[in-house]
Parts: sequence; structure tokens; C-alpha cells
Amino acid sequence: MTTSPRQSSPARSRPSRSPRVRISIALSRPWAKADHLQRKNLIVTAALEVLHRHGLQTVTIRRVAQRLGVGAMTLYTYFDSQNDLRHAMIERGFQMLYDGCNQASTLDTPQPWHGGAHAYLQFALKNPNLYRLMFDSPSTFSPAEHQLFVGGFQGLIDKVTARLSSRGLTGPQLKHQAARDAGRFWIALHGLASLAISNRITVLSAKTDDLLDDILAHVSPD
Amino acid sequence: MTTSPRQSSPARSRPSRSPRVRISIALSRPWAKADHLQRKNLIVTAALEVLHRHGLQTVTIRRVAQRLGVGAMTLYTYFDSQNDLRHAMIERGFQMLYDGCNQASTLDTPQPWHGGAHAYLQFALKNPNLYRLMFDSPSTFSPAEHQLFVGGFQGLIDKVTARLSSRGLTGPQLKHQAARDAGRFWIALHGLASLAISNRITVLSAKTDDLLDDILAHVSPD
DNA sequence: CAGCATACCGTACAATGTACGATACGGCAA
DNA sequence: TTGCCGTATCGTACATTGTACGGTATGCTG
Repeated sequence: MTTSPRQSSPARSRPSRSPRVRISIALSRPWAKADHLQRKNLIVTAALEVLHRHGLQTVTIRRVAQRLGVGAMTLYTYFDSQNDLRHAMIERGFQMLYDGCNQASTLDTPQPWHGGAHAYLQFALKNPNLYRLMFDSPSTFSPAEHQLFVGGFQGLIDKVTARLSSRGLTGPQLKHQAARDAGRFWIALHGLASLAISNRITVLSAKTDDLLDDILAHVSPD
Repeated sequence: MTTSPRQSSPARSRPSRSPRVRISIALSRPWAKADHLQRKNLIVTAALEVLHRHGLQTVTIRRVAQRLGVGAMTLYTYFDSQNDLRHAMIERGFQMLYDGCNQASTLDTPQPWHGGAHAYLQFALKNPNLYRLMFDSPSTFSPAEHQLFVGGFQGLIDKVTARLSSRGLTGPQLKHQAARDAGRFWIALHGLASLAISNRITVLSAKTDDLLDDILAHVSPD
């Protein structure tokens, strides 16, 4: 498994390739030491860096490969297509989003939704290209993405359920209202994040933070 | 020079004109009878058809031109670039969206926001690719788009203002609350539309219509 | 008729995704 | 050892894209 990048001569008749060291930004890269799965992750990381810095349309196979110091076709050893790589990027994005939200919403404060909502919005604002890729992609979910999405939403539902349960609701009514409250909350958060990313908020002559407070006041499950 | 065996001369005298009748979908050819502005609109219409039927990445210069029965480079007589054409498509989209909403929002019902909200959602659901192009484009607004966006939102603010005014609010407080209520309403509608388009709603184990009712109950400016 | 503006578009080029197949190497069977 | 196979790498080639360049056609104005 663990092999160093090979030297291969061109298919036709070129005798050899000159340099051992490839010209790339990846100077001290762990590529050579990584196994198959780790290399997949390295590719995703490199792709996310390009996405973050230069936008989706610049995330090309050749560019990501160059960043890793490998040939373009090497990526096809790990992903079937560019679309496959994009799905992997989306999965990573959901993991990042949920990690941030869960980490921020562990507290029992008088306003328990503030932390998670703030973390959600911050993720979107700090990773606008990734957030767009995650939520505005016309392609359907892969099974893994579906699992991640449902799982993350279920976490929110559980929190809402616990909250409503402590207020006396039980049975199917509890379940129904928890799902609805959680859905409405997420929808509003996503709407705010989506518009904020695309700079549509300033058009509304309002500040994003004020709107978040407003949403929390009107839409949060409490 | 005229008959160089090399194939590399970029500019060469052209032998003849292509046949008069072009093979295209444009049979009744409104193109020939149109003036400059009308042709611009024909191009936008053709591009929107391709967008609607086959998605954004298939809206290529060559494809739109073929649909119109003209050469690819002809489009550059009317638009500076593909991006320029996209902006024109976005402008048309906003006009369509606002037309639909204004037409549907007859104000004097017990629930005055239902009509407009429903029309908004229907536009997004019926034109998902266009809606995505309008709201998820990473590019900044052109002045014309900005004008359209602000104008449409101002219409909503005016309606909310009238409503709040009839309840006794006045002065800067009225202005402030109207803007905030309208902003929150739009954000929630956009969040619902955006998630519904990308099929994320079924994941929430809820129906889009139910969620719209829920949003109207919690977020509408009333 | 000459000159110019406008419209049309064939050709070429650089960048893209990716199919194909050559090259290299590690491990296993004989 | 020798031979073979599976995995990894990647050079090449091709179709498709946006669009720059510059040519041709047509109408208007003098």
C-alpha cells in the first residue's frame, strides 16, 4: 500500500522524467506516508482549500492535483469523477457544521438556542462557498449525505423534544410539535445564512446579528 | 500564402456563405423581424428555457445560439460575456417573481400574506434552476439587479407599513418594525423555498405546505 | 458611388473532465 | 529465482467550453 510516488515514463517513447521532487505547494506533505483512506481525505482537504479561497468553479481536477503534488489522473484512483469528489466535500462540510453546532450548544443557558444558531450562522459566513455547495447543489443526496443530514436534524429534534417534554408535552403531540418547531427553526436559520452569504442582507437595510436575534425571538422552538 | 499547406493561419479569406436556412428549433423565426432589444430578450428567453429544462451547467453559449438558429458568436453582439447573459436572466427572473407575487397578494383578506407567500413558493418550485441562479449566485448584484431586489423588497415593506399603520404605529418605530417584520418574513420564505427546491424538506419529515402554514403563523408580519 | 456602422459567424486557442493505456512496484505462487 | 497480478501513477488524447480575432454581408448616409 504505502508507496512513494512513482516515476513513470510517458506512454509513447519518452525515456524518463527528470526530477524526483514535484513542483507544488505541497512541500512536506504526508501523501507518501498515507494509506488509501488518508489520501482520500487529503484530496478532500485540498479541494476544500481551493473552494474556500477561490470559489467552486476553480476547483478543477488539475488544480487540486497540483496542490497535492500529483498528476491529475491520480485523483481518479480515489474518486470516480469530479462529482464524486464534490459529494465527499459536502460530507466533510456537514461534519464540520454539526461539530461546530454541537460544540456550541451544549450549555444550559436561559436561551438554549443562541449558541447553536450562532455557530450555524458563523459556519456559513466563514465557509460561504462550502455552504452553498452543501445546500444549493441541484444534485440529489448520496446515501451518506442523507444519513448525515437526517442525523444532524435529528439531533436538533431531540433537543427540542427534551425541552418540550420538560414543559409537560407527551405522546404523539410532543413528537409532532418538536419536529415542526425544529423544522421551522432550521428553515429560518438557513434562510438567514443563505441570504447573508450572498450579501442580500444589507439590501434589507438590517444587520445580520439583529436579524438573528429577531429570528430567535420569533422562531426558536421555545 | 493563399494555399499554405500549414493549417495554422488564423485568418483566411472565406470561400462562401453558409446556406440560407438554418437547422434550429426556431421555425417561425421571430429573430429576423426583431430589433436589437427584442433580440436581447429572445436570447434571454431561450437561455431560460434551457436553464429550466436542463440545468445551469447546460446553458452554454453554443446551445442557446443553436436554439435560436444563429451562430455562437452572434450572442456576443448582444451580451459581453456569458456572465452578462446570466445577469440578464437573473433580472428577468426577478421580474417574473415580483409579477407573480404582486398579482397574488390581494390584501384585503383575513390572512393578507397567504397569497403572496404562496406565489413566492410556487415560483421557486416551478423554476428551481432559475431561483437558484437568482439567490445562490456568488457574484455580486449588478446595479439593475440591486434596483430590482430593493424595489421588490420595498413593496413588501410598504404593505407591512400600511398594515402596522392601521394598528396605530407611527414614526420611526413604525418604520423600524415594518422593515424588521418584512425582513424576517422574507428570510423564512426564502429558507423554505431554498430547502424545498433542493428536496431537503422531505428529510425534515414534513410537507412543504404544512411548513408554509407554520411559517405564516409564526413569522408573518401580522 | 464611397464610407461607415452594425450584424453575423468561421476559426482558433486555452482550459476542462476524463477515457485509455503505459509504467512501476509489492506480493504471492511455482 | 521467475512469472503473474493487483494497485498506484500519470502522459496523452479528445470532446466541450468561453471567447478573441478578424473576416463577410448589409444597410444607411454622404
